[in-house]
Amino acid sequence: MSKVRVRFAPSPTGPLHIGGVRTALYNYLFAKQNGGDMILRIEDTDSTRFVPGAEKYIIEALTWLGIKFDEGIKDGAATVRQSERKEIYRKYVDYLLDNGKAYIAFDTPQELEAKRQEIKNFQYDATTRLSMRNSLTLGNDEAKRLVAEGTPYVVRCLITPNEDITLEDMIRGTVTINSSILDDKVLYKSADNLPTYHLANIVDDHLMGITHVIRGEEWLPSAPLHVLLYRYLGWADTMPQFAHLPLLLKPDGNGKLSKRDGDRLGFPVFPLDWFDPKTGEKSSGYREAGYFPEAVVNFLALLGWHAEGDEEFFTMDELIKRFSFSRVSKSGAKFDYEKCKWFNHQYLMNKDDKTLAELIKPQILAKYGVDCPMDKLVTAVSYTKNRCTFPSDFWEQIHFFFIAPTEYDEKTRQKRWKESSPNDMKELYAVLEAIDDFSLENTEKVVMQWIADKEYNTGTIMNAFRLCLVGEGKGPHMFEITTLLGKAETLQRLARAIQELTVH
RNA sequence: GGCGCUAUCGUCUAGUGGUCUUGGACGUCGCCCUCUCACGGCGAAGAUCCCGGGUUCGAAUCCCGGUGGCGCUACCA
Repeated sequence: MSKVRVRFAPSPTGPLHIGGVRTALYNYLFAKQNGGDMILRIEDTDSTRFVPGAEKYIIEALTWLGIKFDEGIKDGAATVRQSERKEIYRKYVDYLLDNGKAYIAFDTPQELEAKRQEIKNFQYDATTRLSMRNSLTLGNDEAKRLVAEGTPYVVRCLITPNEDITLEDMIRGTVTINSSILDDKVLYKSADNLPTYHLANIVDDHLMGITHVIRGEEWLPSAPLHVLLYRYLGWADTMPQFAHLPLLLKPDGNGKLSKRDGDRLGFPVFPLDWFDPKTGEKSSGYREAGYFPEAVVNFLALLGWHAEGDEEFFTMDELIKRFSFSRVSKSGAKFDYEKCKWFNHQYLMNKDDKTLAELIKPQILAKYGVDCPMDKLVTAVSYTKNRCTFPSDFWEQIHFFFIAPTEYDEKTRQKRWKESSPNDMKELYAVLEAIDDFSLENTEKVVMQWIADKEYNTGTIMNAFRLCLVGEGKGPHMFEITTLLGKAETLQRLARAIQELTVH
């Protein structure tokens, strides 16, 4: 068997959405599992929908996620764009025309629209093509004359009706569709001398030696047309295998997840932030929202695929080893944002403290103007990472390590600042002041002993103490806080709090 | 409307004829841990396996029909 070659073939009409990312991922997993190649091809055959920057975005997004291409990218730009291969397609259009597999049609969009209004379920096919303006009805000479005159035209595929076309899908098994439901698809348009998706796709897949076409389910209805084109072009024996992936659905209501969902649902549907040059609209991406690429890949892999067994955590390499089309589900999956967040939380907790500290240090400086000392930051991170989902959550959890509270949360105060608290804290102050070894273990031992000796309530003391040092009722264990703050800072905060909280 | 794909807890799913009065994960709720919030541990609720027929000794699993969902039905991909 020949070497596996797959392609990811997006059209640069905007940012790549998360469903497209999953298609790219599955292509990549399958290719790498089989020691094959992954190829990028830009399908920009619709000149009217081209969006500047989209190609660069797609490459950047997939690079961020760790989906690598073997062909089709050089110096961060795509090397295969269909818009640059016009002559190639023209050759095959002529071949189809010469062999009676296609014909030239002159019907204007307006005329077609009128037909659709006039006849319900109008379809340009064997039943109607002879009543339209095309080379079949006009004759080849007249058609040539019109073309020479510069009349706009399209080339349509001549579909033979009532033939059962069968294809083997790696996910769905045998799929049979009757050719009568296919219309005479437009293969080529003179307006921009570009083929449509259907033709360009088949020609390129053949020329590039693609062995497996892995794409979304929305292509299933036109797959028989593609099979037909392989036959018409004489390439039936090297036709790739197909796998039509289930679609990603909107988490609310109905329909497939679409680019237009943007931020409507309260979570990103794009891998990276996207600024639309036409509308000026900004859409948020997973990267900027603080997601780790490994978490996104892991989550996405599981949306429509399930490993043997109950494990859920997989690195890219593990996914490559374990991926299988036989374990891809057939029905669409609603996007579960809560679980996606959970994955990120898990990945964040598994990162080492130093890595996280280095990641957030510049963010904190830029956003809050606080230049945290690295050693202290690493410790603060280690104490708080289990309550963060995103790196941007950290500051909320650690700010009090670096900035003393200037005010005290009123709710916490009402709940935790008891009548005895001023005196308790004064006593605690004296206890702490007398400690020389301010290590976590020793401080805890001494303070707990004092609480036990005095028969105080631990919660009452510690919660009031927390209010004094943190300014609210949150944070890690108190002795983690005191140790990291140090004796001087701890005493200073305590003294100030006693004064502030008692005055009122 | 036509054609196709599809159908197990709210969500993602396991399940390929008996071991399933359906297993796991997210979410939800409760308990434990505990100085708060988390983390972690334990547990609960949550699925007429879409409905109806059939095949079979036996069906969530196979077949047929219905229904729902989704997709396609463009000179878009």
